[in-house]
Amino acid sequence: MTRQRIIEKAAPLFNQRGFSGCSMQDVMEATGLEKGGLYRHFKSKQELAIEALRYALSATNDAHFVDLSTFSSATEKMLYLVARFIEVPSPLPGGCPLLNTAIDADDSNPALRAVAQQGLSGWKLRLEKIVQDGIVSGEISAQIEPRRVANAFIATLEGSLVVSRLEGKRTAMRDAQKTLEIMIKSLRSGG
Amino acid sequence: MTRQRIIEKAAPLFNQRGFSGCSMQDVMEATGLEKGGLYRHFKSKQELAIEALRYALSATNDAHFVDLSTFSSATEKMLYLVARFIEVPSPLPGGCPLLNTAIDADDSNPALRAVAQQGLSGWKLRLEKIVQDGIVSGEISAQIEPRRVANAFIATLEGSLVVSRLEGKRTAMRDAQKTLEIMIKSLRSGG
Amino acid sequence: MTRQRIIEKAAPLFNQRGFSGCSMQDVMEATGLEKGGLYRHFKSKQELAIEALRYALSATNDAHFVDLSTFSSATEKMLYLVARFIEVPSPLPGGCPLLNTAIDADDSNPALRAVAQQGLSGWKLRLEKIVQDGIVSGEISAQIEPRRVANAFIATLEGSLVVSRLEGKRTAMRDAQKTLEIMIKSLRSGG
Amino acid sequence: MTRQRIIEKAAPLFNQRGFSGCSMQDVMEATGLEKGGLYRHFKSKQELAIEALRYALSATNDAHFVDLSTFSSATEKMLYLVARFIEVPSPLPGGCPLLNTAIDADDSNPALRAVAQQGLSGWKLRLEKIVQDGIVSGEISAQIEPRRVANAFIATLEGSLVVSRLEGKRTAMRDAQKTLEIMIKSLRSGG
DNA sequence: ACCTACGGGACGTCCCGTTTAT
DNA sequence: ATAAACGGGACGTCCCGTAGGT
Repeated sequence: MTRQRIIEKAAPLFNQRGFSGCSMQDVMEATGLEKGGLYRHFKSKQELAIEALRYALSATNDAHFVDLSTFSSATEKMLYLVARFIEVPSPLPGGCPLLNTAIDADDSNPALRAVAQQGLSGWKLRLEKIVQDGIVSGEISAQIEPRRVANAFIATLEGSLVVSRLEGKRTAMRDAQKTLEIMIKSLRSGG
Repeated sequence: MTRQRIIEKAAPLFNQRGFSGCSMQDVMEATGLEKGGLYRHFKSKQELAIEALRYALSATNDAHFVDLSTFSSATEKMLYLVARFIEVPSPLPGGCPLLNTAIDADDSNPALRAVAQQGLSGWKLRLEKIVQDGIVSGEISAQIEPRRVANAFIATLEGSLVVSRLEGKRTAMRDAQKTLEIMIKSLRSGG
Repeated sequence: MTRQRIIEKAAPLFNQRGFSGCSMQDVMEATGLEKGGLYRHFKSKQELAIEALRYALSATNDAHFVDLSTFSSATEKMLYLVARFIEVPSPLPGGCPLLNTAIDADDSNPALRAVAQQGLSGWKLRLEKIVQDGIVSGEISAQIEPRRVANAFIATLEGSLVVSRLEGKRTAMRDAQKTLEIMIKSLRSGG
Repeated sequence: MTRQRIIEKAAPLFNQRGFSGCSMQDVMEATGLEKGGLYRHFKSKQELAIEALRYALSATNDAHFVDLSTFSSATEKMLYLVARFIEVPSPLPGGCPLLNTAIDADDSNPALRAVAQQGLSGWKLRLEKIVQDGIVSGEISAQIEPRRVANAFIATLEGSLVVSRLEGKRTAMRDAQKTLEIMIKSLRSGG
């Protein structure tokens, strides 16, 4: 279907250049369609951008959250998630769409923001669930607050992306990985 | 001097809306000057944006790095820095200019990027120095790599900004603070 | 059509303020369009000014040259033309566009000048024709040179406009009318 | 005196290009002075333009109104004035300053307008005086209104300037001359 | 689905009249 | 009297997002 093809071509552009930095002209060139062809499928640039973000979010989610059922331990799941996040390259150019949208659509464009919020919320809930399950199983100390761990986990990962991006090298990501590994291991009861 | 006045008025605008999201028309309205008055002082929008970023960077630096000489201990210095970063509100609207520029000027605008890189580099060097001094004084375990700590420190802080911004609440920042406090205390020799 | 609407709004402005005295900004305000909207229809201010002059010329022509076929006599036609010129107010603010352009676009702007020249030429030819017809019919003395009469006729009328404008009252126009009436009557064979 | 030199250089420029069409830059180049040098003598462009117009007016007056005392007859004086007006080239480039200012400073610039009004008024009064003297001496019919004659005289002359300027040839001026000659001769009592 | 027309508006250059410092 | 700085603002190009016609 053409609509889907447009979304797939537009997603990396919006992700790399931001909403106002990516023009419909850019999308035209990427898809080979004309203005009219685009507006046939999306009533506005905004609508296209939202669909593109949704697509980008689910694509990166698919890349990071693979089947974790092979791991029985909560901390092993978390260690695996960190490793994947750090090692698996972003499936779409421009890096984490959550991060990009958080900054790009700060005040303007609340619709885009809402989609990103939803994506973040989903990610966080999954993490909290893992920690919570670890507590229930006795693997993780009951003192630990799942929300705090999830927040710190995501913050460290996303922040390392920011630093790496600015520096143009992956050192900060590897340092974040190592730090998170220590943090995760320290969650273990009596750890 | 008019030039400085323009920079001070433009800095929050660029910080909030990004380079392409902030028009010279916006700056005109904020300063009360006309096109001619603006372009007399800056040869291009780019040049103004760079000066505005430099100003924003030094303003936030001033807000975060106050005199640390009252603290004799490295970890106490770090705890204080975290607290300030979390508690002191950004001196200019739009939040951390480092973060904003890292995302906004990702590929395009290498000149802006370079200024932000420099800012990040300065911040990191100061942190590494503190850790290094702690190692030398015996306060911090010699196993610790100053670079890794600095990277994780900054990543967690910046990442918590991203999450907080997207969520519209400060929970993630406070969680990051608590997590960093634990991390910092764990640096202590035999800690 | 937008193009025509722009011309009609711009014509009085250019006629009143002259080419360099009327800015595109003025036209923007008068039409409610923005730069882009204007320059879509006219490739330059010059082109718009020319169309506006053409429009102004034909509007004033329509006002002055009404159907003369009800008059069988040449001198009656001329008397009627004088009366209309003096009595009928200019259809567009700023007065006679021929006069305005002759002075405004003296050296600069030969393109505008050319349009005005053409307008003058048309006017003069019509007058010469009337005089010539009067000679052929025997109403007007064969000694009379149509060109001289036409020139004097137009000169007196336009000159009275200049004087009236400077004085801010219509006395000079009425005096010109009376003088031309005497002149016209004196053209009659044996008059 | 420098001031006078500036006026003499500026007068032809303002006369040719109009107030807004002649820039201080143009005056700088014509005088060889710098901006500051100009503003030392005139507090504004407006003030300079007024002085330049005054100078232009008196220069053209000098050229047209020479000593008429050698003529004893009113109509001969008038014929001589017409001849001079038509034949003597304008002492300053750009033609009749009265005409130029009447159109150029129509609504804007009332100060300039006032100076031109004064110039016109002086010219008209002199003509009316001549006609009036002719009536008193019995040369001119008592029926004649001096004001009407003066107005028609000036209108025809100025109007012929307009036509000539637009056409780029002097035919209209010569035709106006001939027509005025006939008109003047017809003023004679019993003429 | 293409193509063209539409109006919006940012950008940056240029030059203007004026002021100030020297 | 010079020279530089100042702020104002017109101009025209370019490209944007959108709407219709074909």
